[in-house]
Amino acid sequence: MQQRSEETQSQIVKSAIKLFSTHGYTAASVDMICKDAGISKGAFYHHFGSKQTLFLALLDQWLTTIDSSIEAAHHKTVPEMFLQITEAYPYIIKTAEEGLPMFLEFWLQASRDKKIWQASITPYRRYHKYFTALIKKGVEEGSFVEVDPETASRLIVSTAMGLLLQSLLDPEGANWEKVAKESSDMLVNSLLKK
Amino acid sequence: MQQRSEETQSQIVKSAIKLFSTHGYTAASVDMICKDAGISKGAFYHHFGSKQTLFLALLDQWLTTIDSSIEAAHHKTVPEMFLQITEAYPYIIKTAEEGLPMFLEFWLQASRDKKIWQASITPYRRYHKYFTALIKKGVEEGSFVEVDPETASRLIVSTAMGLLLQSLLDPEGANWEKVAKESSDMLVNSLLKK
DNA sequence: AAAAAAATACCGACTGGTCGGTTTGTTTTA
DNA sequence: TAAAACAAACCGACCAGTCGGTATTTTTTT
Repeated sequence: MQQRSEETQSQIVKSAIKLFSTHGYTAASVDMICKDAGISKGAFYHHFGSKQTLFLALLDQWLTTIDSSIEAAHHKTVPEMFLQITEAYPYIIKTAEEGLPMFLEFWLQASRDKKIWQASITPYRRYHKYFTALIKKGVEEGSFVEVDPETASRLIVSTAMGLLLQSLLDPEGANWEKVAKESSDMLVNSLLKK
Repeated sequence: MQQRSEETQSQIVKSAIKLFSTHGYTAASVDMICKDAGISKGAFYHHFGSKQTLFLALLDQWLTTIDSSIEAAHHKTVPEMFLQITEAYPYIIKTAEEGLPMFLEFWLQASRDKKIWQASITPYRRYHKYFTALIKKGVEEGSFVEVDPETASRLIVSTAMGLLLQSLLDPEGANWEKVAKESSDMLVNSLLKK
């Protein structure tokens, strides 16, 4: 019983990720997901209370992987970490291409729902705090020029979000990987002490 | 005949803007818009071929106002223009708060439609070109340091989009007007020749 | 200028279909 | 054999768009 149940659940998740990212959150219907997963609607609602619940589970899973990758870089120096992020650009851009639209859509749709909003804003604020602390540490270490860590954090996150969004709007409009690298060079150059 | 017709049409547009920005593109139904405008569904479809057509008309109208405001600043020097943009932040943020979600939602929903994609990507590319030219002019004038105008343009637009998006996701999370001002100061400082 | 004709603007019930979710009944598993 | 897992028919709300017909305005005719 447990064996089959887990198999079904992971099939639902797998199909959901696939269909949410290709069709978007709204356009990917529960029926569609069930059909793709090769199960019935009854099975779906046996495992997940609602479509929203399923998405929240996906969100949670996604956040966990981010957390663990952050955890893994915990012992490095601040400039090293920034360098590592820079090197991860191709992967980040590819991941964003697939995932960002569905998260954006979900956020927009749920921005009027207090509970959902909370679920998405809490990790966002957590990452912002983490990033701010990182920059503060860099300033204290003496590797960064004296900036307001709060503002610098917003600025860096903004740049990342904006680049990702632009690459989404117009994938063929530029060599986004190159632009991302050069942009972060410009940013880091104005941040790093020489 | 013309008098009444124009009146009806502008009522539809007025209600559409109101409901699209408060409820979002999908959630604002045609019935809803008709009811708010005080007209029938028949009248709606007499004036607009579809819900999408109506939105495209709104988009067009919006772009026209942007174009004319750009036109108005055509004789100023480059640093003056950046300063002016900085001063317009409160207005920009407020406008984005109301309009950006509905445009984002529409774009996400329709991004797989060639025709719609074209209608949104063309003005985007136009503005990018304009902005790039502006920076290039600034560099040639000697007021900016030697940067690649293409990259700098992407960077600036990214920052703006990212800030707008963040302020949308978490309006209470920061004093966004202040963050926007300080961020652009940081950016312009690293761009301006001293 | 008044009547007739034509064109335009408008109404609202209706259609066909979608979607998230429920219910009822069956199979599988422990 | 009882509980968990699943299947499939079903429900009600909703929604974009249609259509036959009516009201209003403009144009043409007399």
